[in-house]
Amino acid sequence: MTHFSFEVAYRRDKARIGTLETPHGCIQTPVFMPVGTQGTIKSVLPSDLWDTGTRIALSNTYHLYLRPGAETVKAAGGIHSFMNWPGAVLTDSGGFQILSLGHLLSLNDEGVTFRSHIDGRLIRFTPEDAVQAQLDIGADIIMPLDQPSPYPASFNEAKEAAERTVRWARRAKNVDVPARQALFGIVQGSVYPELRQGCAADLMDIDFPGYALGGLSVGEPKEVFYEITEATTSVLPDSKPRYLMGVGHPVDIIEGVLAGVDMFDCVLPTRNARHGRAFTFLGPLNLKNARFAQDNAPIEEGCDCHACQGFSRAYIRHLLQAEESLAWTLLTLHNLRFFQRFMNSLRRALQEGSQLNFLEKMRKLYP
RNA sequence: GGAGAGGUACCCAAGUGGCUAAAGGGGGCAGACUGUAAAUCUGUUGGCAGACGCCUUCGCUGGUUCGAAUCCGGCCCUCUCCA
Repeated sequence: MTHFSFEVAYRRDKARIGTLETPHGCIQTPVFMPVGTQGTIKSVLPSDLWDTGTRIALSNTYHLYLRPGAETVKAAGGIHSFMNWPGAVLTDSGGFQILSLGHLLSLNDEGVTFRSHIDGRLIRFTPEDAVQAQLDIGADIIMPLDQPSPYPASFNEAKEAAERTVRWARRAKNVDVPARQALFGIVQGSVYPELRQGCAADLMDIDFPGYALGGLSVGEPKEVFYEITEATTSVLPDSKPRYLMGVGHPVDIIEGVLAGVDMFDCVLPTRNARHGRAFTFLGPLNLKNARFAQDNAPIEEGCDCHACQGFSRAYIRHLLQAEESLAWTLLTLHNLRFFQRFMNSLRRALQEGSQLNFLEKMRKLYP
C-alpha cells in the first residue's frame, strides 16, 4: 500500500467508525495517537509500543528539524526506520511549538523567525520549509505550518491567524508531495464558529485528504470547545478524516467522536505516566500516594498490558519514589494500553448504541 | 588528661536579644498536567482548630531581661587535634 485512503464503515449519528490506510498499515478509527515529539515515545521500546495496540504515533517537525535535522532523518531512510517503528507516523508541523515556546521573533505572511530553544540560533521557517522538512522526515501524514490563536483571542486576531493559516496551507499544498504522504489542512478560528467554518471552507477549496481542528482545548470553557468542534466538523466533508489536534482527556475524546472526529493525539497518557498517574476504567490512580505502599495488586485488575503482568502497585510506587526509569516505562505502557482499550470500548459502544452511557461513565470517573 | 569546634524541626543547614513556629535545601504528604524546552510545575510539612487563634518547640537545667534559639552559670553529649 503506497497511498493514503480513508473509509467510513459505520455511523452512529455524527460519529463514525472507519479505516485509515497508510503505507505503514491500516488504522481503525476513531484512533488515538500517542505523542513522540523527538522521534520516540518517551521511555518505551517501539516493540512494546506496538504491543499496546498503537498503530500510529506522532512526532514533531519542529523538534526533529532542530535536532538531529530533517536531512539526518532522511539519510537514515526516513522516520520509520530511524526510530525503528513499523507503524504509521504523523508529524506535526511545529506551528504550535514555535508559538508556544516563546522564542518567536517575528511572524508574517512570509513565515516565522524564531530562536531555537536548544542553542538559541536564529531560524527562519516558511510554510514551504515545513513541508520540505516533512518530505525528508517521511511521515505518512504531514501537517502544514499553521498559526493557532491563543485563548482568549479577539475576533480580529483570530480572523487574521485563520486567514494566514489558509494562505500558508495553500503554499504548502503547492509543494509536490509524494503519493505515500498525505498533507492535511488545519482549521483555525479560535472560538468563533463563523471563522472556523469560513476557514474550513477555504481549506476545502484547496482540497486536502484530511482536515485537522487546531487551536482547541487551549483554555476555553469545555462547552465552547465542544460547540466549536461540532460547528467545524459539521461543515467538513464526510468522506475525509477529521483530526482534533492535542486532544486529549478521555471525556473530550468521546465528545469529539460524538461530534464526528476520527483522530486524536495527546501527551496525557505518556506525560502523566512519568508523573505517576495511571488511567484505569475505575478512575485515575496516583501511584505515588502512600496508600499504595503495600498494595500488591496490579495497576488495574484485568488489564492485559505488560505492566499489569506481574508488576504490583507497591513495586511501581517504590520505583517512583526511587526515581527509577522503569516506573515511567511501566506506567507509560499501561496508560498507552488504557487509551487503546478505551478507544476499543468507544468503538464498541458506538456499535451497540451505548455511547451516551459510556460518556456518562467516563465523565464520572474523569471529571 | 589537655586544646579547639559544635549540639536548631524527619534529615542537612541558616539564624547570634523583639519583625522567629524559626530562611534555604533534602525527604515526606498531596495536587496539576490536553498538536511534550515537562523524570516538570504548584501547594503543604510542630500540635490542636473550619477560621480568628491557642498551646508546645532550637541538647538539659538554672539565671539575666519587659522580652531569649540568640546573653550568663552548671551539667550532658558529639567531632577534630595533642598527649
